[in-house]
Amino acid sequence: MGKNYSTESGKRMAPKAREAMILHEAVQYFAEHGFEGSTRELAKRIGITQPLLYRYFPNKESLIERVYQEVYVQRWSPKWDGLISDRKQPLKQRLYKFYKEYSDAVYDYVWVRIFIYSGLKGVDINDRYLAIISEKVLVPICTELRHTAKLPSVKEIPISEKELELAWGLHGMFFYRAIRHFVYGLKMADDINAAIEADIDAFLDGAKPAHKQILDGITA
Amino acid sequence: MGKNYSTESGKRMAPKAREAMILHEAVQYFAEHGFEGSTRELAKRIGITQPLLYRYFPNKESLIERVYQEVYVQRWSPKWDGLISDRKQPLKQRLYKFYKEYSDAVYDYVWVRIFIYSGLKGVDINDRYLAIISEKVLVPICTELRHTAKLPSVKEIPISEKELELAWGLHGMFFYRAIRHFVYGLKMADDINAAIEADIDAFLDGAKPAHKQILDGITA
DNA sequence: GTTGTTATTTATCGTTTGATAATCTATTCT
DNA sequence: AGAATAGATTATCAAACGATAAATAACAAC
Repeated sequence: MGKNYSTESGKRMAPKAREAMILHEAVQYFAEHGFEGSTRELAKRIGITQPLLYRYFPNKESLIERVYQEVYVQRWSPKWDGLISDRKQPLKQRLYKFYKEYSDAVYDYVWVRIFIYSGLKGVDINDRYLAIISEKVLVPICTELRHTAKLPSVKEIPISEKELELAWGLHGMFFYRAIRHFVYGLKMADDINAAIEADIDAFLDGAKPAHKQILDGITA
Repeated sequence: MGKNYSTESGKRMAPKAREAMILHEAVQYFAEHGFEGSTRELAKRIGITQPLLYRYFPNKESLIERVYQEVYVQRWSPKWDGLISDRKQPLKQRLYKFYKEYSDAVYDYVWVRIFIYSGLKGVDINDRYLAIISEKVLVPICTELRHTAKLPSVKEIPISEKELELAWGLHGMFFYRAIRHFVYGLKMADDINAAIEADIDAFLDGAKPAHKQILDGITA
């Protein structure tokens, strides 16, 4: 009794702990080097021999599959679900809150790079993720913009492509900041929260006229 | 006399033509598969044998280097240089014109993907390119925003990090559209020019209050 | 302390990779 | 037509790759 397995890299470890260790390092490694990185270099980084990987994962592809799950799972937190649509407080405050909390999960080296690597590779998991963004962020934003501006509801007039494009604009400001930093190595803004608020301020002020113009184009 | 080299893939070709052909296909191929793509598959795509590549390029790395040059060179057109700063017409019109012309060069499968692949890889050419963006786009935008809003000039008060961040926001709206399309395969807006104008409209309307707030924060 | 179990390593396989050498063949020049 | 030049292919190398099998060694149970 009394398993006292160390977590040192070389030593013998409990299977669960070892698997977790491999997975954790694989996430980091593939985020750095992409999925073409070799299993040998990964093993070296973990501090084990390369064949040991194959005791815990049947092949490289399934390890990568697990990396996807590890990185994508709960990248969207359910607690954000109704946040943008909750009209108890002004839209600006809701967007502040959402994007600040979202940035905690998404302004992350591993996430940004693996999300992009998998996009370039054409992995289908991205479709699902982007569908979530559309459904839980962009559509609510468009819906609330209509409401705030006292324009026809989305039930009366469905959200147009141009309105969605407008919302993608805010999301682009937000996410491109992460790309600049984690892909191109540019310095991240000193005060991230202030930068996010500035994004939202600019977006909300700018969206009003733009939004009106878009809907005029539709109803005309 | 009378060289009549065909451009068919299998046949014998003039060195210059063959080199151009290889380079052109290499650009497409690496844009699709990344720089880890194999030389054999590339050769197959061109319709030649793999060793022939090494008659025209000493090794894979130098071929990739040429691909960079091919893709990056004149991606920035000198005719855009003074465009944003030319106060003969309203700023909005200048930004329309610049970003529309810029989109012709940059909303491009090859550019977007190779730009991102090279970013992930950490190639230094990106630093140079992003420095151009900063110098020729972001700084002029910040400068003109000051002028339009009748705020202190950039000579009196240097451009702050927050102002640059604001301008990056517009650029992010613009470029993230390309990423959505060429990396994640989402549909591009039907009317691209209209979408770009909407970006700029929203930005300029939104920038005024945001900009003022930023400068208040500095001068206070 | 001995034995059984299994985490880990060593050794190795077959394939793919970038790259080179030798051979072939299309074109040009005399 | 025949020789010379050079574009292109065939054959092949050494290293790196993903993956497997056999041997080792650490731990638990008795």
